[in-house]
Amino acid sequence: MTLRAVKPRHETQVRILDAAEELFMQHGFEGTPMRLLTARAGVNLAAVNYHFGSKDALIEAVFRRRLDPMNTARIAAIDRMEKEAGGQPLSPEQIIRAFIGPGLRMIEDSRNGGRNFIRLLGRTYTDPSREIRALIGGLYAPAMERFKAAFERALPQMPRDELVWRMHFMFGTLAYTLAATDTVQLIAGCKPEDRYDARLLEARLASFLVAGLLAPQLGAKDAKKAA
Amino acid sequence: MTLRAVKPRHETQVRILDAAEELFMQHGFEGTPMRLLTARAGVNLAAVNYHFGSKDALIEAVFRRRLDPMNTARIAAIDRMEKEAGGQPLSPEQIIRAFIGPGLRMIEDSRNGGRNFIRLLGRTYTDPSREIRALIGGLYAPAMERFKAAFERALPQMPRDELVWRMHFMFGTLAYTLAATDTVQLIAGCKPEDRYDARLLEARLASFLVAGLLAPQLGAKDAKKAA
DNA sequence: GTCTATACCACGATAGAC
DNA sequence: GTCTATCGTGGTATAGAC
Repeated sequence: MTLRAVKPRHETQVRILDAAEELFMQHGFEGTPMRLLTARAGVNLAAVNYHFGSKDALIEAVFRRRLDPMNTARIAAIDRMEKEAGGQPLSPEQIIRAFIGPGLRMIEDSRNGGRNFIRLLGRTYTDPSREIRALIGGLYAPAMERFKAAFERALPQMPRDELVWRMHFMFGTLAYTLAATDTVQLIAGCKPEDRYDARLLEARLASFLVAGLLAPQLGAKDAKKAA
Repeated sequence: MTLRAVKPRHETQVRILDAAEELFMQHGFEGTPMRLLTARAGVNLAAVNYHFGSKDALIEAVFRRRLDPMNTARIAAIDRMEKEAGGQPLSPEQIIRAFIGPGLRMIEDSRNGGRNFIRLLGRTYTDPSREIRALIGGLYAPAMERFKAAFERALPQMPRDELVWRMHFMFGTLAYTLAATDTVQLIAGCKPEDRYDARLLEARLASFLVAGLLAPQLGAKDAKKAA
């Protein structure tokens, strides 16, 4: 898998990316044959190889197209907030909202892949293929570093290990929430009605994550109200 | 995909299930060739079809072997705790621990597939295939209903919608935490050292989830200490 | 430079002979 | 329970039309 950015220039490339995004979500990467993909895109079988080089390179292009702008928006959001705060550290809730906002709002942005891409993304964090996980990790790395620094400034008293675990939990909650939008109904017989309202979901999720981030730390169990 | 339980009787079946569990985790379902699987198990290529009927039925057997006992243990744990409490509702932390305990402890139980199965399971909640998600959902249903009832008793004042969302978030955090054990290092450059210590992980996760479950509800943002 | 038709070769699952 | 043939399908490569 090459790490070269592919900026779609031609209609054909865009059509291939759109079809890939949808089919990868529905059937997975391995489960999506190039023949079906190209038929759906209305292009010739050989077009993928011509424009992207290989199936793996196409997968990468699919993620780059959405994820790079998304993480750029995240970093821009937190940069702006810090500037407005004038040197004061941000609150955990502000940081969390700067992170989850761009992802959740894309759910409603059907022009940019919308819920479809978001679900694909949420699932791919735990893809079986090491290469694909590495790809996603690499695409996230700059934003992750930026947010980790922000959390460290906001919570200077929290041990580094603890913070890493809690970021891990928070990221997992977000990832699953995105991936599972309208999929498994694991909680028997329950389909929350407002699951497509991005603003409500953002508020619910932020509340949950802020509480988790600030939860009492190990060894301080009795101080439940102190956090 | 049939919904018939397959209880392994023969050495051959066990060897196939063991190999499948490992390879499904490493390469995914679609990405695991039957040839490789049977070679790894030391059995003939046709043995899978003979013993299980198809690849899909094998997948189901792989999950049933571990998940049915696991959810039975969960229900037993909460039944026992409620009995001990003598009619009093359990605390949220007790319920959460009864749920996450059996899963996390399996990480260290290498005789029962251990971390390997747990990671496979965590990833499969968001599998592309609708049939597979339905399978997992069905296997979880009894335990889910049981725990939802316990939460409702513990938190009678919480609106039903709110509870469903928070169970969803909690389940997601658990699922991702399990699936991502030693996978993506999304939080750049950070590898918590104690990630294989199930007891520590359980304590950390429980603390995070309890806080999230009890987080201030929407519309009550100012009452942050009141939950 | 962009697109198409088609060929290639490897590999998958399965079925039937043993 | 095993071996092997078969047939469908996978991704990719190429040659040539526009």
